Amino acid sequence: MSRTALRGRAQLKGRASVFAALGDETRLSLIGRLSNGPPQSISRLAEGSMLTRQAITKHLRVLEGAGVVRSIRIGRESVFAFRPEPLRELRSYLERVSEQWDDTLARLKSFVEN
Amino acid sequence: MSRTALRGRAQLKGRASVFAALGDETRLSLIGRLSNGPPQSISRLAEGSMLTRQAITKHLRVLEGAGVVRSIRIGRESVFAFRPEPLRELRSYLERVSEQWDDTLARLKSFVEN
DNA sequence: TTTAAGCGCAACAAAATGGTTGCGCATTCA
DNA sequence: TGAATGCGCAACCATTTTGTTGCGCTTAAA
Repeated sequence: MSRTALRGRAQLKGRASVFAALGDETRLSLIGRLSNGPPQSISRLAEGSMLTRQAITKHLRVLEGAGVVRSIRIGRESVFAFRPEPLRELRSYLERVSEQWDDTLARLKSFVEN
Repeated sequence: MSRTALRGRAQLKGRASVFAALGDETRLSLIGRLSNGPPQSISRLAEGSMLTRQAITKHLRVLEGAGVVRSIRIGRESVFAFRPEPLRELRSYLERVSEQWDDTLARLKSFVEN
């Protein structure tokens, strides 16, 4: 396989993992909180969440694995902060797909008309 | 629960389902093809895909469930076409999150500085 | 120096996901 | 009409995901 094809596959994989990370209500609302407020500890994020602390921890690790958040240990607390880069990449990807679709639509239209 | 809260939950759910639909390499490449080329049948989409036709069918149904594609039956073929709306919604959502984060960052900064 | 808070690890269970195979029905083509 | 194409349905299997509980370790607080 060519070098660019390999890179393409890797990008595809990473992108899919970010999409997958956002494909869950619990994680989406965690993102909502972390992109809004300051970095927060696991216990803090688990408060008022129905789920146990452990469940929240797992979700946070998924988000971290996709690069959407990062964590640092401060004393006995694990503090999570939002990371905007992956979401920016997704946005630009979605933009490219939309543009592609517009072009395709135009082509199809002219094909039908002629 | 308030009316706007209910609507908010429903939106969250729908959005999560779209993200989840895109959170898979196979489905991402299907989207790539459908947003690029013309509507295509299942067999066509399954060609050169490693996976069986049935597997591709399942993926297409997931995409359809999230509203990212739609299908119509033409004779003995099931033809799938791209639908841009849900991805547009995601893009605007990601945009809002980014803006929110910019604001939050500014607030945090001024908090630290004072 | 006890006590309590915050986590991580491990084991476990249930449900969802991703994939296969076999089969039968409808539609098209020769 | 008979053969072949395109699908859908159902059963089934392996793996991953989502969540829980129990326990022990470290760090902070009284």
